[in-house]
Amino acid sequence: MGTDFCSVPACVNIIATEHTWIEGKAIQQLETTARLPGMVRVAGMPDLHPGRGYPVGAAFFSRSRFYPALVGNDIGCGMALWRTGLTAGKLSADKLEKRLGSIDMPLAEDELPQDAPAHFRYALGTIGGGNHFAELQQLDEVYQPEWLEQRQLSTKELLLLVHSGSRGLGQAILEQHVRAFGHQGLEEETPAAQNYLLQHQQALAFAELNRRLIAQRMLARWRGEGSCLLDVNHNLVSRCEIDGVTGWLHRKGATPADGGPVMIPGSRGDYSYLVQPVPAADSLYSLAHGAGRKWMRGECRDRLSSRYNVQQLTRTRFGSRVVCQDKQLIFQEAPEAYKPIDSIIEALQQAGLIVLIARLTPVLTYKVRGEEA
DNA sequence: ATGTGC
Repeated sequence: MGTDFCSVPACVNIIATEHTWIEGKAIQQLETTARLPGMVRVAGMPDLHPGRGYPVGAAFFSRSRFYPALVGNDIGCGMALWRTGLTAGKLSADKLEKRLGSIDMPLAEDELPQDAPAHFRYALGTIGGGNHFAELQQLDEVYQPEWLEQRQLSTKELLLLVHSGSRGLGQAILEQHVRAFGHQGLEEETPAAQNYLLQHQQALAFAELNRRLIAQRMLARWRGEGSCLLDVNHNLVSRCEIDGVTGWLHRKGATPADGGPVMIPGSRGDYSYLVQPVPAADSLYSLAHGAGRKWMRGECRDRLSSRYNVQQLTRTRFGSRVVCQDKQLIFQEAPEAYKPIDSIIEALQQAGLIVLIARLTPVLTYKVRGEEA
């Protein structure tokens, strides 16, 4: 049985309310993906925004073939939440920032697991650029106290959220794939498909290891004792059955809603939410992965430089601080460049897709410090 | 997104 190249466009579902900011270009991109051969249905999350050709904040379900380009370059990117053993207020923000120093240089050989991958090994334990970050957070509002009680977790214990991915590895995998096959996707069960899926699996493992090493590296600097509460990928493709149809579910900036609790962070100057997903086929078992960009990276500096200087952008409305030595990046990642997280959470709640567990505020955000002495 | 292009 071949692929239906002349099939009707896939069913498009967008999770949003009248308060959700979604750019027309992102919708257009979503509709473009709906016309890809074999595509059955696509779902836009409330954080939907334009990407390079394909939108970010969306899930795509296809039959018989899948599309590595929809997953993108950062295969395995995701959010890990760690407890830290650190008590809020015990160490000043100054002290936390000083003790942390820079975590941008490669880990020493003896800080890496023996079986860590050789390729792109130097990137393990580093956060990368773009929207990636590691953030100390404090529980601010608890909606499901049982969740904390079951883990003997106090609201005073700081939590660490790590958002990073497979660094250069995922990029190399996608580049190699696009060079050989372009954007037409891969027919399932072919050698090329098996080969991609194997590499994709390696990128997922790399990204998970990377987040673990970042968390452990930070905890060591703070002398904290931590453990992982959750680690969830939002860029991946997986084989699954939806409403009786077996196919391929691509997630691009879409957090899985068919497992345990997940984090949906706002911008670095906004709340983050810990939520329990409610699985639903209509949304392709997916949720927003964050606030979603409102402004393109290129326009942020022009829009904000008259209002704020770089120093001001290192502090947020919560009094938290942002370590970001990259002058362009700090404008690109300013809270104003993102949608308000409450508009995203509201849309997911209204669609019955989440139950809130807790709300967190940022304490210290690490983006990039550079290779200081 | 990316040991960041010419």
